[in-house]
Amino acid sequence: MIKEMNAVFWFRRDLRLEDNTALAKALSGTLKVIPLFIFDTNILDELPPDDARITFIYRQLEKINAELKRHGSGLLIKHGDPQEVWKEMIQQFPVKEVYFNKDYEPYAIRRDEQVKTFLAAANIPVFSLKDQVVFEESEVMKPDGECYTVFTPYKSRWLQQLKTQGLPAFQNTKWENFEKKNFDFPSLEAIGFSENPMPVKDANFSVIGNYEQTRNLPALEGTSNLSVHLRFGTVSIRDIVRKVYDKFPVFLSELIWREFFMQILFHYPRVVHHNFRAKYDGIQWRNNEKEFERWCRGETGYPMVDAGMRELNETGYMHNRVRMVTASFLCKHLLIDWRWGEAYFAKKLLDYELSSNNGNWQWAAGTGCDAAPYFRIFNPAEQQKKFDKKLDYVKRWIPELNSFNYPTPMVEHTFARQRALAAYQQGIIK
DNA sequence: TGCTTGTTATT
DNA sequence: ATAACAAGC
Repeated sequence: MIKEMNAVFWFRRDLRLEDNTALAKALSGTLKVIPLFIFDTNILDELPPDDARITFIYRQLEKINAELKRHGSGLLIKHGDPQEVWKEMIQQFPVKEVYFNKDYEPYAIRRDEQVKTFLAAANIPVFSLKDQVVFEESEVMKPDGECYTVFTPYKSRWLQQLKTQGLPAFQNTKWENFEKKNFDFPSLEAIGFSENPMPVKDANFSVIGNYEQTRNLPALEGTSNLSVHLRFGTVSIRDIVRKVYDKFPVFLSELIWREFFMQILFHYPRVVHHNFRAKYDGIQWRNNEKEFERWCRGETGYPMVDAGMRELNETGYMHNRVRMVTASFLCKHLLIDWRWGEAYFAKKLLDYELSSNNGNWQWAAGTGCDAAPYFRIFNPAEQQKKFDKKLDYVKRWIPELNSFNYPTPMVEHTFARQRALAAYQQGIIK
């Protein structure tokens, strides 16, 4: 009897069954497809056991498994180092082909290279495809062949290419081509985590009609909450771009920022640990730990900063306008290394994405590509006047705002501003 | 997606 | 007196 051969589709940060490039490709062949997810211990070992993002991933995998079961199939969950898991995989199943969507972060690139090398040695072809972005790697380049480091010309080129190349059609799921097998679905505890009930907000498209007017007002539900869904691939970027393409240019622009920072990280992986512009390497950060803790807890005495940090601590979200204000405050007012702030956001944000987090922190610090100039120092009180005039947002997160318990500002604005200007000027390497 | 300061135009 | 604007940090 001839043994039925399998293709394996490896889910990573593309946790959906519809319009999923590599999955659709796997299902379009003649092999029966086993869908696989690996809880990667290299990533998990760094996280606290109640990390809310793991709960979100777990719940999403349950949904995918339920959907697969309705079609007589099931999701295979593994837990361990991906290299070891793939050794197991090819022993347990007659794997003939492997499919996954590309991931562009430094760790993921290394991991995927190792897996590819291992599978190649076993004569198993690997298909790794673009799915996470509209344009990847070196698809949007300057006419001279260099990578764009300024957003506006990058965006023009990106738009021009979208116009000429278009988007691939929606990819439907061929359910009948999944392997008709059920697998044990481990509990969250079995992979070393516990439930964190912090809810992930649903994507909200109703806002994009007024996005330009309302996106900067943190008191409103004026943003789309898409970031977390784009992070884990619970929505398709192509689907979103199709929806907003000719109607909502400001919203589309935000999606292009995402790809801008992704290609920066891809071409300049050193930005993970270093200033994009080395001329800022001489800045003497004060790095006062007590002050850092006050910032983390939202006890700086500046309502806009404190409200943002408390929103982050309590919900795993922070409104984008407020991210800019809190980041600027840490770097400029407190002169604390942007890497400290970046690490704190990475730990707390449900939508944490290395490229965007790093790019935007370097933007705020003034050390990045196309960054805010170092002398642009947000005035937290002015930002509040502009974007939360009625104090709705700050009151929501700071119940003691008008009581004696609320601290006075930990540093006076004009003094901090002068100190920051001096530190940056001194630190610039000419 | 700043802030300050100085200059000029306008009332 | 003040708004509007340019320039430099």
